Amino acid sequence: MGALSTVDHAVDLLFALSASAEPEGVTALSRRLGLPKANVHRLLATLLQRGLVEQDERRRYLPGSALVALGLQRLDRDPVTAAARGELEAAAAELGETVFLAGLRGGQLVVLDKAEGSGFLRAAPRIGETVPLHATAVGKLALAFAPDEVALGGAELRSFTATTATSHAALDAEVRRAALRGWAENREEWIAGLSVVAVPVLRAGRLVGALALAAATGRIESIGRLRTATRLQAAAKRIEARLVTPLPRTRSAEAGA
Amino acid sequence: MGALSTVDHAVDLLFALSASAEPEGVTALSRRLGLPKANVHRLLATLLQRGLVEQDERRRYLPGSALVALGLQRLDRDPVTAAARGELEAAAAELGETVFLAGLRGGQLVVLDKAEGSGFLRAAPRIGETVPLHATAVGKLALAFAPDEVALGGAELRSFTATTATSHAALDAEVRRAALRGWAENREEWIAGLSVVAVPVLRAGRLVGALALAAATGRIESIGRLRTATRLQAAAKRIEARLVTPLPRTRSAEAGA
DNA sequence: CAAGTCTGTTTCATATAATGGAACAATTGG
DNA sequence: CCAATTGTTCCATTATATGAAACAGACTTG
Repeated sequence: MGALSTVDHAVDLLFALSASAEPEGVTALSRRLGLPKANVHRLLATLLQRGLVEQDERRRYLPGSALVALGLQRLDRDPVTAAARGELEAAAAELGETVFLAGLRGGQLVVLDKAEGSGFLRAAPRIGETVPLHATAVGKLALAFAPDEVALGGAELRSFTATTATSHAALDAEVRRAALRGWAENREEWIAGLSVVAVPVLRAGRLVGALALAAATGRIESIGRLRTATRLQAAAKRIEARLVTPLPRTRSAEAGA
Repeated sequence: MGALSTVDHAVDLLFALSASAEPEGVTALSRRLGLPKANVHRLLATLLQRGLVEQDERRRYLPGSALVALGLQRLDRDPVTAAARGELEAAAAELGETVFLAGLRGGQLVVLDKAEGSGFLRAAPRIGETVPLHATAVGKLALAFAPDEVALGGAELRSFTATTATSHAALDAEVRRAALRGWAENREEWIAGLSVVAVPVLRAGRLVGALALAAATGRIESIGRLRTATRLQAAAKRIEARLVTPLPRTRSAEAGA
């Protein structure tokens, strides 16, 4: 469809550079993306001028610091993230374990913000990281409360651990349970040893985020899953209260199709 | 000059969206950038596919969450951050208070990394947070050692506390003092109760970061500002030694702005 | 120390691919 | 309800990105 290929290639370069652990040269990138060297070089030169990529002393290219500015700017203007920030820290401090906020961005579930726990062994999600829908607590909430915004597709459910739900029937049962009781859990379904309890953050009945506590299974059990869920729900309530001032009035009638 | 105009325009859009406080429509953006509507629309559609921009419920455009992922990824591989990490922790452990690293990213001063102190009352900056230039110790260092990389503008100096420098004359005096003695301080000028001592991290004579200790005013006084500065300078020296890298030479004339 | 093989960079003819005016459709607002 | 926006699509035109090949540094290898 109508996508500007030049821009597309530039974006490919940004992601390629960001994905690779080390600075990469023009030749390597051109091979990886299947583009002519000259082309890659000009794209990089353009991005270089704008600070989206940089060069190291060996003239190899790496992601630019302008990306940091753009990314962090973006983080700060997210209304849900802003409203949740204080609650994340309060809950993490009180429970001593990592609490994070996830949300749907572009059909994918991404980590929006986090407040890490204090333990030596603690979950340390990466902000911006995308997490699987079918093997996480927040994913089940997304499937339960915003099924039309996510693209699970009829695809096969990849098995990460022994407890991953690999059949759609099993997953559906989990999702229904989450919808019923208002919170979801993940018992080492994605990463061995890691358990999560998550609650939804709603605005006008729509899911705008999910608040989750992630910790070693033993730690969560000693806190208590229900107690964790209750504590998170209180935080979610306060976040929701802070979100009720949104959108400059919409007059659109909800009536009819 | 050999810059791909299509990519350039796409980058313009990203910065324009990031700069404006609210989501913007195609028409507004086309006016601001002086590009035809159709063109802006296609550029946005391309960026939308890749998650670099998003649309709100009114179809207006805003920066996309993929920028967060790219930006955060970039933060982690920052050479200055990598070189400083160990020193941050060593200094924080030795002095018992929070030590953090700040740097200029896209004309703004942002927190790159931190090692928190052990006290019950301790500074806990957020990584990625941007801090004001005129009311912080690290900001004064930026103004003193990299005046052309920061955009203070002739703007008014917002007053945060009773001791904030609100006149350019007063600020200039502070900046000159910092340049002379090689370290800067902040005496509750930004946040009541919080004092900071900061030293520059230089590479090839250019400021690449600032190392700062942040603590309650009483704590800093009992450690001693000069002693703190001396300790931080030792750390900065070691960081600088780890950064000995010639800057890449550019053959073509460089266009500013 | 020199030849060879990698890099990154520049050139230039060519045709593709982005352009932008204008028509269209879907909103919003009065 | 109509008018004035907005976002989106269409399409001819040519400006623009393309990519093969030549060039120039840097680094390794014999």
